[in-house]
Amino acid sequence: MPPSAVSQPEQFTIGRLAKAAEVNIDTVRFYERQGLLQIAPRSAGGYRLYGAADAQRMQFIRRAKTLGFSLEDIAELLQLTEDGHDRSRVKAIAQKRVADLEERIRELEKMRSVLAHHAGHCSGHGAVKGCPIIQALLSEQG
Amino acid sequence: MPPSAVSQPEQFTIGRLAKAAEVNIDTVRFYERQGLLQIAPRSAGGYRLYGAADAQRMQFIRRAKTLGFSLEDIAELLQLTEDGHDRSRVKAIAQKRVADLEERIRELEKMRSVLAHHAGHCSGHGAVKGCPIIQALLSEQG
DNA sequence: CTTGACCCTGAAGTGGACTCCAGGGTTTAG
DNA sequence: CTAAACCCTGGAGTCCACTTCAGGGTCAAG
Repeated sequence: MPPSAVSQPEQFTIGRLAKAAEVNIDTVRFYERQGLLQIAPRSAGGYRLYGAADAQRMQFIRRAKTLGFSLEDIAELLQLTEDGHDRSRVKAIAQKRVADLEERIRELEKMRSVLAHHAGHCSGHGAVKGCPIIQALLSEQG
Repeated sequence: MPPSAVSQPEQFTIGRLAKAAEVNIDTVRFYERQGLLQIAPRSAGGYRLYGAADAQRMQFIRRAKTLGFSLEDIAELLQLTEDGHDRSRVKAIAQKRVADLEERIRELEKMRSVLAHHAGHCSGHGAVKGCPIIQALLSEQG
C-alpha cells in the first residue's frame, strides 16, 4: 500500500473542535465528563486531540439537541450507534420524544388560547381594577 | 353594632393555606421570601397567620402559573393589582407571554415534525446501522 | 526571549422554582 | 403530662446544561 494513504488522521485541538461545532470550548470538556464524547488522547503537552469522528459526534449531539433530546437520551443514542444494537430502542426513544413534544405542545396551546382570550377582552386602558385578565386570575369561574 | 359581626377574620396557619392552595408548605414560605406574598403577621407562638385574602392571592399565583407566567411576572401582576395602576401594563405582560408561547409552540412543532418524519421511516427492527433516525442525526442533508 | 493565543485542572456559580434538612419551639388531643 | 402534629429558622440540595473562575502550563510568531 502507498505510504501516505490513511496515515495522517487530521488531528486538531479542543478549540478547533468547539469552533467547528459552534459550541463553547467548556461544553466540549463538559460533554467528555458526561460521557458523550470519548476521552480524547493527549498531545505531548497534555492537549486533547480530536479527529473527524469526534467532529461528527459533536454534530450528532448538536442535531439531537435541536430536536429537543436530553443529554441523557443523546448519550444512549450514541451508545446504540456503537455496539451492534437493534433499531427498536432507537425508535422507542424517538417515539417517546415525539409523544412528550405533543403533550407539551398541547399544554402550551391551552395556555395560549386561554390567555389570548383574556387579553382579547382587555381594552388596555383604564384602571387595573376590573381588567379581564386580572379578573380571570382572581377568580376563575371554571 | 353586634359584637360578633366582622370581628373574627377567619385566620389559619401556613399548613392550612398550603393545603387549600395545594402546594408544599415550603412553597408558601418561599413565596413570602420572593415577595409574592405579604409578610404574614404572627401568632403569640410565632406562627404565621393567614386570612382569606392570602388564600385568594395563592389562587391567583396558581392560576397565573398554569398560564405559564414566571414568578417574576406574577410578582409584577400582583403589584399592579394593588396600587392604582393602568391596565396597559397588564395587557402588555399578557401579550408578551402569548407571543413567547407562540414562538415556543412553533419551535416544538418543528422538532415534532422533523422527528416524527424520521421515526416514520424507521422500521423499528434490524441493526442500528442504517436506521433513518440515526442517519439523520449523523448527517443532515439540509 | 517574550508576547499572546491557546490549553490544562478542580471547583464553584448560574437560573428558576422549589424542596429538604437539622435542630429546635408550640399546640392540641387524650 | 405526654405524644403527636404542627410550626419555626438558616442553610443546603435538586435538576439540567452549561459557564465561569483561579491559577497555572504550552506553543508559535517575531
